[in-house]
Formats: sequence, C-alpha cells, structure tokens
Amino acid sequence: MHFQNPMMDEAIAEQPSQTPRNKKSEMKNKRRFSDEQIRLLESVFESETRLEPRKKMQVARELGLQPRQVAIWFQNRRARWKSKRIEQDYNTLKADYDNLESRFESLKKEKQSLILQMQKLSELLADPQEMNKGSSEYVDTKCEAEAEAQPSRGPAGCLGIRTENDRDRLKQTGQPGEEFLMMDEYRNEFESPASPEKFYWLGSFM
DNA sequence: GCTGACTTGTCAATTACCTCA
DNA sequence: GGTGAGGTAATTGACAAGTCA
Repeated sequence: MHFQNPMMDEAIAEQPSQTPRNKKSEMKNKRRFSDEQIRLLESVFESETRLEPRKKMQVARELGLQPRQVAIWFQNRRARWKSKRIEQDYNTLKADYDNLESRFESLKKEKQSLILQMQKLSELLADPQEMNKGSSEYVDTKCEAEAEAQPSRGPAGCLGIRTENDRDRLKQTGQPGEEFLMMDEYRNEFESPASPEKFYWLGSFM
C-alpha cells in the first residue's frame, strides 16, 4: 500500500467516511479524496493558489486531512494548472500564427498579381508600335505635368521612361515593373513572416 | 555584521496506485 | 479476467529564503 508511514495511516483513519465514486471501489478507495473534499479544495484554490500555514491547517481540519496532504494537493494542483496554462498559451500562439500565415499567403498572391500587372504595363509601354497607337502621348503629357508640379522628383518619377535608352534598359531587366517602382526594397519583406518587426508591419494591413 | 547549520516551503520529476475502457 | 492508458496522491532531491546560535 502507499500510505506506509504511521502518519499517513493515521491520516486515513482520521478521514470522515469518504463518498466513493462507485460501489466497486468502496473498499479499496483509500487514496482518492472524496468529491466533497475536492470541491472545497478547488474553491480554496480558486481564491488562492498558495496556502498560508494557518489557512492550510484550517482547510485540513475542515476536510479531516493532514496539513501535509493539503499541501501536496495544492502542489500537484499548481503543477496541473501550470501545464494547462502552457497548453492554452500554445493554442493561442498557434492560432495567431496560423492567422498571420494565411494573411501572409494572401499578400504574397496579391504581390504576384501586382507584379504581373506591372510587367504587362511595362511591355505595353516598351513596345514602340503600341506606344504610337496613342497612349504614349498621354503618358508623356502627364509626365510633363507631374514634373512641373513636383520639380524635385523630376520627370524620372513618372515611370522613368523618357528616351530610347530607357526603353532598352527596360528590355534588359527581368522585371521592369519592379525596377521602376523600386520594389526591391519591399521584396524581402514578403519572403518570411518570422521577425517581430515584420509581424508589426503586416499588422498594419489588418 | 558575518557565517554555517538547520528548518521550511516550493518545484520538477518520478513513483505507486486506482479507475476505466 | 487481464491489460494498458490516464489521472492523481505521494515521494524524492534540489534549491532558496528565513532563523538562530
């Protein structure tokens, strides 16, 4: 049996008739505390997870247990409470992570679609025949107007296409749209959601 | 005031036992 | 009826803080 030492046997002997959980265990159930004892212990634990010596004595007296048993019960209860809390924290963090991950994936798709759009637009602008169909006139006029409005930016701020050299340069680059809109500085931001700074940055989209 | 022995309480890990499917 | 898994009371060993001579 488990309660080898006299103190423990005494403790058992002192216990009031505990209400066994079923008839089967009526004779053998010497270890588990009764439902009533557990109920009181739980209610005390709810208000204080640690017992002062005086309170421990009082609870032990009320329940007909040894103070040592009450102390051990609180010790085990704190351990269970802690592991449960860790599990809850884990679930919360996982939910947050999953949420961010899906957000990250949708932003990645959005980014790809925007890059595609820019490529198409750049190809359109880079093709002289297409340009001659009328759209170039509009673009150049618009660029002039913007250059006047924001002299510091200059005409380069308007997609950067002003000369034939610009168009050649455009053809040589893999992703012309990114070059003109300086996407490079953002590109790596989307590669990994791992750093806290990036979490914060992504959070601004929420 | 400093120090070492002792006590007390806590925690993590583990054991021993019970209950139930 | 035997068995394994899960739950829980209790033990063990390490550590920290308090007390006292």
